Amino acid sequence: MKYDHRQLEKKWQDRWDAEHAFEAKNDYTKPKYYTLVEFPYPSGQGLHIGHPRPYTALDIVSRKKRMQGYNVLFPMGWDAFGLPTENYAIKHKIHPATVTKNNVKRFKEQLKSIGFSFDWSREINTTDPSYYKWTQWIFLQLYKHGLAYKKEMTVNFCTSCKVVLANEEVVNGVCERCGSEVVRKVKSQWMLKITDYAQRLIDDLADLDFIERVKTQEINWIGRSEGAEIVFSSTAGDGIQVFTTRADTLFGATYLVMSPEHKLIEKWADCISNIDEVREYQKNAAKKSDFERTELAKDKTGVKLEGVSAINPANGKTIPIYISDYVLSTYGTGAIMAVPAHDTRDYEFAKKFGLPIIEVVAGGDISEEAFTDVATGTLINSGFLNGKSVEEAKKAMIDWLEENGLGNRKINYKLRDWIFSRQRYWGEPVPMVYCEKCGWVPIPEEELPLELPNIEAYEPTDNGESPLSKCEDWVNTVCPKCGGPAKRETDTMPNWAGSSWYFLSYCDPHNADALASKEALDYWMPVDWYNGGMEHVTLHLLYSRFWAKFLYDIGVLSCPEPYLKRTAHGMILGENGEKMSKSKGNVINPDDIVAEFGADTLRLYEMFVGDFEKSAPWSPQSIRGCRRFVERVFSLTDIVSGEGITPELEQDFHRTVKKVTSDIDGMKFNTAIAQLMTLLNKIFEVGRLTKNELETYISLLCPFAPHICEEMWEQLGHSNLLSLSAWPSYDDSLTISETVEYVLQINGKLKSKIKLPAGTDEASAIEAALKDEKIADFTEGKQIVKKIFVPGKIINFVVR
RNA sequence: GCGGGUAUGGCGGAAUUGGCAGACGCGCUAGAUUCAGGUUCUAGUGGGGGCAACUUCGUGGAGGUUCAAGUCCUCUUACCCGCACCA
Repeated sequence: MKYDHRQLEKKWQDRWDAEHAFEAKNDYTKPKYYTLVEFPYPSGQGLHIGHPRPYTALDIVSRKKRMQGYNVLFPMGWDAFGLPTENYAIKHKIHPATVTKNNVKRFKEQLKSIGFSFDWSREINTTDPSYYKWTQWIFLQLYKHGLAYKKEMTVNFCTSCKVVLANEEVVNGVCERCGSEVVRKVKSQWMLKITDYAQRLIDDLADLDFIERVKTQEINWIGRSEGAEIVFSSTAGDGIQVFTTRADTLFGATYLVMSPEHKLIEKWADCISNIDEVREYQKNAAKKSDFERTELAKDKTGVKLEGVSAINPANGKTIPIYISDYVLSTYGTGAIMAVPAHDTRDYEFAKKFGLPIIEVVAGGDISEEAFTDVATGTLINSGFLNGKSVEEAKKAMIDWLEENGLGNRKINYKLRDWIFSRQRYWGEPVPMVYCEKCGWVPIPEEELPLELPNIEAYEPTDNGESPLSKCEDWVNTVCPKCGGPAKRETDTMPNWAGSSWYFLSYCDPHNADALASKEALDYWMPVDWYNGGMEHVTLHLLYSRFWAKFLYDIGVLSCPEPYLKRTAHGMILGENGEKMSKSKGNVINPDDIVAEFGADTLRLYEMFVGDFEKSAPWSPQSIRGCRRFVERVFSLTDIVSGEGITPELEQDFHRTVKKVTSDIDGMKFNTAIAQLMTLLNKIFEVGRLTKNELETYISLLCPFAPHICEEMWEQLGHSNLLSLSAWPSYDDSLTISETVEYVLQINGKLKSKIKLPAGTDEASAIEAALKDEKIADFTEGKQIVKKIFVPGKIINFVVR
């Protein structure tokens, strides 16, 4: 029979739709399995060839779990708010909502053409008011619990997108999206207090089944560090608080450095004799972006505060105070104690400004460089700390500081609060109004959703305000609290908002009274397996864990973590091994591949190409091999004969069922396919197989290449769907051979092989091995020093 | 600089976790089928040596542990990813 993938794949996709085959049942008595893939941003380019890789992988997992009897939730939706859509809309004068609708339509067709078993009845769209109603509702809860606040701050502003960016969205000093210059601007922003959750976001990783690199990246991003805050008194009166992780080196602190933005400087203006020079430095520092301050200005600069000095609390010595932009105002206390002998940055600064370098930890050569090794050093020149190790000295010093009221233990995090405002149109409106009398007032929950007004001009304004600010009808409102005139917040939420809780919406997507019913959430959550890209680990993954924890705290969710298991896929690279991009001309369109080879072949290829977690180059040659495999499978029907089992194949079948089953669970899709190919080769070698065996074979292959398997299932006389039939089982005892081939070695080198019955004991195995001709040749006249017997594997003779 | 990762034939990649290196696929070679191209089928395919049975070398590099190392230990090189003056 001819294999016509176009006709065949369409037929089964329609059939699955018509029968609602993959809709998750709200039958809360069945065992559930929730598989989740990151929902795409429906861009104008359409589906990328990389999208199907993770989707196919979790489709395989979902299909197998379904066949194993689980109630599977494998949903899909659209993360549709965002800048590219807005920019496209501005350029082509089409409303973003229309652009989104068109893009979604195309994406959906593309996804359907690949045969994913998504539950389309639960499709969601973050730009749908019935969806973002709950995004806004969560924001209001955060506000009511003191976790959303407004703050004047210097922010990163993209000169091209005309929008404030989160720190995470600035890459190498330029806008992550458009690559334009990023400058610093002072703006009043909504902030979310993710820092309150920093410790829990670290601690709770411990029990989760996340791949290790995801855990370490999150932990590093949160950046916990333990140390102490120490107060240095000053000649200006105010104490200067510094944060340090090396309290043990306090005796070696020979100066202080404050960030240029430090608040005490203005307060001390009268005492500082070179205040003009200081202000000049501050001005220059303010002009620099974070990028310039870090990347481009490695060379240390600074100004000494003349007329003010500090006292080292450990030894009472008077030490100078500097300002320098190598000290960040946003971390710790914005001031440091400088210990040039044991910190490379302080060392560099001290060398440049001719400041004293006092060694307090012996073990290095401080005439050459700072000695920073904490494992081997011993304290010297440090009074009561002398002779102690670094760890002992840290503890002793902090104890002493605490006893004398000079300092205390302190834990700092690199994680900053989440800047939640965007001055753009195509996002969720922030449901807050500003009243001159009452300040910021949340809009009543029953007024949600606060819909995005349908305006004509969504171009960004030149002054950095949101396009919504021009929409006066919408902006001017009444205060929900006092009824007086008030103005709506015109900033919208960042595109990370909608994706921070979408996995909850899938549990019960059509609920008008709650973001999802409690029963649905209790049943489906947490997500059992979530796969996504490594690029989302420090943003989306962290943000959504934060929101889930908050919702857990206020009783909406019953689980403190949203995802039990997190894995990450590798990219599909261009043929030349480089990242696919239009400019490099190495982009592959999935539509073309589906048209030429079929969805089954594309799915198999993307799974077979290599380790799922590693990136792999696209190969137009290799995909032919997968197509050949599909065609060979299809021709199996021609050699079906009889019932029961084919003895030559029995063991191979049991082994294959075992391996494919465990490989899917272990994300080793490539070796599962290899195993199915090996079995196929064996079947053709034998030349026949029974109907039952063919049914087993296509059941195993069904998650990978569902269309062709459904077709063959039908040809074998079944009227039901293979996708909803039972997963094959195997008998472990039948995967083990009756005879075992032993490798015979002399001095660790392969010399011969013999077959022995399984379970042969050591003595008889060695006896049999010694009778082997080649072994006899090699051992003749020599002394056997040692005999090594590894059951079922190897017999090795060490001879002299 | 810190953190994480990778390195195996011409190519993509396997290797039950210390036990036959190169499964499976691509490509290539030869033959068959075909008017021909493609397809399909059969055989072969890590390097060196040998007509051959066989032999020797071989998992980025250098050492080491072991009867046995792609796998463990020490050092080292290259590349990729993340963070980056975080005190």
